[in-house]
Amino acid sequence: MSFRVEVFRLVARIPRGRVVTYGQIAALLGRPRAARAVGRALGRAPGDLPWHRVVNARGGISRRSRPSGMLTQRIRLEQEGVTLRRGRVVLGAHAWPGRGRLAARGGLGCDSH
DNA sequence: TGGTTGACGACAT
DNA sequence: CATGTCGCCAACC
Repeated sequence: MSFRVEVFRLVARIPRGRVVTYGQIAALLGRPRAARAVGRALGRAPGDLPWHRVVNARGGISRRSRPSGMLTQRIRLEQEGVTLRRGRVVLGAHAWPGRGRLAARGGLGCDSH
């Protein structure tokens, strides 16, 4: 199984309203330092893959050769109920797997400035 | 075989 | 916080 396909299979499992970082995907696949390769793979992802649920380590939407997709990604995320603060996904509230909703309630003081 | 290319990430400035 | 640098990696040529 090529690395690319493994990435596709994993991304396909990300629940609606949740996001995962390139680095997490790489780590989950047993290659903690292949985050960059993950991004490269997503650039060739099938149209039905929920690629918009993948963001960078800071919760931001990474730049790409064709900027068009960036807007699409932001819109799709918002439509799923993913909250963005100053252009970034609040990872503490939507990161997957684990502790998304819990943090979203404010229990972990993510946005309690 | 060896070099290039990105939807990355950790750090230093 | 906003850049710039550098290391890393799979896929392609």
